[in-house]
Amino acid sequence: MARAGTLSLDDLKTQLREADLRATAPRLAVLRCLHDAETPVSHAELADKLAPEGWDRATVYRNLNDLTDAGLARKRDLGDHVWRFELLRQTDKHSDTHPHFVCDECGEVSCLPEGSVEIKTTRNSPVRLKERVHEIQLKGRCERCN
Amino acid sequence: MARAGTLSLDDLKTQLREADLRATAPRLAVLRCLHDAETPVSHAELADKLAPEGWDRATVYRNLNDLTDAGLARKRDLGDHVWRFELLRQTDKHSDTHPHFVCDECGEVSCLPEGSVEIKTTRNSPVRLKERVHEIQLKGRCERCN
DNA sequence: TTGCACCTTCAACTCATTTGCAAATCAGCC
DNA sequence: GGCTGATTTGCAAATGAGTTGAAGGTGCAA
Ligand SMILES: [Zn+2]
Ligand SMILES: [Zn+2]
Ligand SMILES: [Zn+2]
Ligand SMILES: [Zn+2]
Repeated sequence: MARAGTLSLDDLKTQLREADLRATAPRLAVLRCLHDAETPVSHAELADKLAPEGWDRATVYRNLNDLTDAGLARKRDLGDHVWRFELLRQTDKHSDTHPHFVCDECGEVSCLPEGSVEIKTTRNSPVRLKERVHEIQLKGRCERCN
Repeated sequence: MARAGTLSLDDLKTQLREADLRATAPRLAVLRCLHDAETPVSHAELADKLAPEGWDRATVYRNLNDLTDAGLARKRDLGDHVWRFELLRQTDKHSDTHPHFVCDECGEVSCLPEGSVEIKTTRNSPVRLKERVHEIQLKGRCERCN
């Protein structure tokens, strides 16, 4: 969830090639943005950020999906009906399921520390719910809007 | 979250009028479906169910939004990029924040018992997170798909 | 019963995302 | 370093969920 250290251009290229993706300029730009992001990013945000550099929306979109298909990123809807993409960091690949929080009011998204939400086993809960949950999303008011 | 006892047509009409909505035939049909549903229902599901009875998609949609605006139902995205509507039952109006679970695989939605998820206060979590959370959504594999 | 504000319908519209395709670009190979 | 085939890009056009406008219909309070 925290930003990884800055990666060199070659690091990014390597990351793509290892995922069997060609290291093209727009692809690198998208990957870099995801690396720089602290929280999941929407397509619109990324496209707006990259448009000035001359990259097409459709290209950005395709690349986000390509990265997702290749297992480098995740695409999800955090409960606000917006697709957001988040890089799967090396260290997270097998364990990271940190919860996300979205503000009802301003839409701000934040990544919560792993372990800040606990699935409890109660008399009425489905069997082994805890082991079956892969993703946790919370909605409410952020500190600022509260 | 469990289905309420069957309501008579008059009960439904009363419910609408108390919310300052006219008791029209399509509106009653939509309200009845929401009453009958065990879990949140998508617009598409409702429209498909009501189309054979002759109701227009736009009418169903507007009614779902009307019911939501009037405070009788809630509209949300459970993390699967689908709008779903759930009736706000009398008894739930002030307290109900039961979590929802969506299966990644088959899309099945279920309502979980209140209290099956606990927001914990950890060193790193935002202040008073627990009090600020209004909605909890989980995703994973349902018992059947697991 | 009447009047009118609220509703329904249908088609047309919006806007995010996806797709088709020719031209551009990449990666491997002389 | 150039050559070549497979991928990828950019643009424009298609798609599809969701929304809206307008005209006629209906619930309901008086
Ligand atoms: Zn906020
Ligand atoms: Zn995150
Ligand atoms: Zn399932
Ligand atoms: Zn529910």
